Amino acid sequence: MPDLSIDVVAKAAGVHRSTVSRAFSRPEAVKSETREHILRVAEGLGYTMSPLAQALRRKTSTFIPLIVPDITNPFFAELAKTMTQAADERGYQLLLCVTNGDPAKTDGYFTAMQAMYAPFGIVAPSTKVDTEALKRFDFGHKVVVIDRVEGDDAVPTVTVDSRRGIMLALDHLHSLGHTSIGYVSGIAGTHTAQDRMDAYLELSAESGSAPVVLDSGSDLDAGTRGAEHYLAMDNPPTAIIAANDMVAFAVISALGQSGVRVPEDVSVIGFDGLALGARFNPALTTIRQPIADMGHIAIELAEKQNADGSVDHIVLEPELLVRASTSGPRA
Amino acid sequence: MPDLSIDVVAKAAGVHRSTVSRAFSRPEAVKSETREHILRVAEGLGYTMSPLAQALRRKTSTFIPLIVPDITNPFFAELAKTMTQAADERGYQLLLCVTNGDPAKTDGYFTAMQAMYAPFGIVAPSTKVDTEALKRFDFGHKVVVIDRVEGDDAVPTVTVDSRRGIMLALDHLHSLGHTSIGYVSGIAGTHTAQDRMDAYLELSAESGSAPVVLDSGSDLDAGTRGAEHYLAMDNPPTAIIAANDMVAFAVISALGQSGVRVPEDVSVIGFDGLALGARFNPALTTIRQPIADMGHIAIELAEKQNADGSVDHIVLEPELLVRASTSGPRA
DNA sequence: CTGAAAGCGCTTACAG
DNA sequence: CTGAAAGCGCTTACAG
Repeated sequence: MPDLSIDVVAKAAGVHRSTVSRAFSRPEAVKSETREHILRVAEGLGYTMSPLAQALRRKTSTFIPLIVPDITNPFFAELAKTMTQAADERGYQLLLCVTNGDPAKTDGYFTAMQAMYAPFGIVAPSTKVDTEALKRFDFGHKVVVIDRVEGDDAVPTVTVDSRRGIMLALDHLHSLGHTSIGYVSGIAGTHTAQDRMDAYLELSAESGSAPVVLDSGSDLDAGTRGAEHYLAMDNPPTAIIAANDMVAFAVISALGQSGVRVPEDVSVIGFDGLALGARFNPALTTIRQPIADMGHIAIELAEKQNADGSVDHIVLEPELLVRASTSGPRA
Repeated sequence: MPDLSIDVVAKAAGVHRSTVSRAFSRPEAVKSETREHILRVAEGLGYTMSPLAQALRRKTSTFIPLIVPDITNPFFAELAKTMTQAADERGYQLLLCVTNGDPAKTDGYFTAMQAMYAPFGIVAPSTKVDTEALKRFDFGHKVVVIDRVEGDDAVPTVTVDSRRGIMLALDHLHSLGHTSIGYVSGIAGTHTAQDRMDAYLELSAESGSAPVVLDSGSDLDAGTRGAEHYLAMDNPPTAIIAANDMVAFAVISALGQSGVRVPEDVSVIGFDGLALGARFNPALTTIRQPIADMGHIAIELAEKQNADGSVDHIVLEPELLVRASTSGPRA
């Protein structure tokens, strides 16, 4: 494909460069015969417009960054997958940016994306979002966050109702006959993680049962430590709520290593609804987040903000997904 | 950040635009005092060069596409993670492109990346690589493939020695005392998957034991079907090799659902060495692929090809990772 | 409805 | 070692 520029198409079609541009970008502004002729010629040549040149001239592009802490975490992978689709449908290209939890990288991505004239960005945080960092960029006001944000109503957000999710989990476990229910926290940096934990603490208190926090750590080893703590107890709970599915996997794995069986010996329920959960051993009961919806909504919110400046905060409903990892307590 | 271009830096530093350009891009071509002054001024202004404008002018960028079929598959997620790092270290930005198995999308990504002046691309295939498609693009000769490629030695490749991996698995199982070893195939479209299966068939024959292919499907349900097949057998094998870790998970999960325990009732070994395997229940014995090395090498091969036109085919050694899912056969 | 011109933010021969 | 000029591939007022 040698040097196929707008000018060679123009020459081939016998029109001016600007007419070719219009034929592609503002079709209604050019006589339909002219347009069709141009398009045909372009097609024949195999010509497509350079997104680079377009972005440079227009000062806006269709690149939209999705900033995630760790693509290896299936929650973010699933989010990335659905968002790729959502973006495609709307003519954007999603640029996956992985921070590995390094805030400096987030900053780097922001400036890079500003330089790429990204119309907006999506951030799925691993730590509480630094609203100051957001403000340091023009870009900061064109970001939507997949988490709750504190102290800055200017940024649109999508989340799932954490309290409601924990309530669903607790109700499910109660209805099975459990009265002593432990909790292992998840990646604890986010508001979401904190909300889940707070909900557990409050709702336990309300139901009159003492909360048993098996681990409140913020890393992926929380599950392993939670299991150790469980194993060391004289009177362990008969069920465990894990703050997210990955933690639930780790809990079950560590428990299994010590011969504790799920759900026979202890019930475990996760939070996320990862596809992987269906293929875990045992298949994981969990609180499902509508990940696909979150992805679509995030993009809609960004477009809406771009269009009319409105800032929405959407809270989605979670859903109980009963599989094999929960059952009644041992007699 | 209002309109921070090379010209405003030039003005502020009292030099010509071209000198600023050199200060950044060919530092040795400008007097060190001048350079330092310019850099200081730029820094003060918070200026960085526009990658868009650079790419447009230079006709080469630092965007490098990584084309994967499904980011939700942890193998590709782990690959993406290590490649993001490898790319960063060398000053590239990785652009994650997800095809969802749609070859049309691959084509689309190729043309997009050509338009972005990507210096090269990496493709991690889900199906046998279409060498014709590669040739349709200039770009096709600047691609490195993470799989074996047939009938086109012109494209650099990195793979792991499939036969050696299967041999490792078989030896491990034999040494544990297993003589009847089944096989469940993986995502069967790739050469890699086919090589693993072929190796199993051949090596089984060589060792004098009849191969037992529990499923040869090409989708994620192969594991589930393999388990069903196992359950229906009068004389099932005492160990199962799964073509990849995800399939192994599914096998174990489905088996568990029917009360068959791993490794007590049957041993299961995977292939990939996913981080997730360590947290499965039970922790998965597997053949580890050096995923991080594959990522780094892929980029090196691409750079090498760009530099001197050389085309290498690297084959890496897999490694046995013994965890909890294998043990001696039931007495 | 179409053309001619200026310019987005850079780089790179070419002079000096 | 530095500057002036041309140009990468587009878009967008401005005329006509």
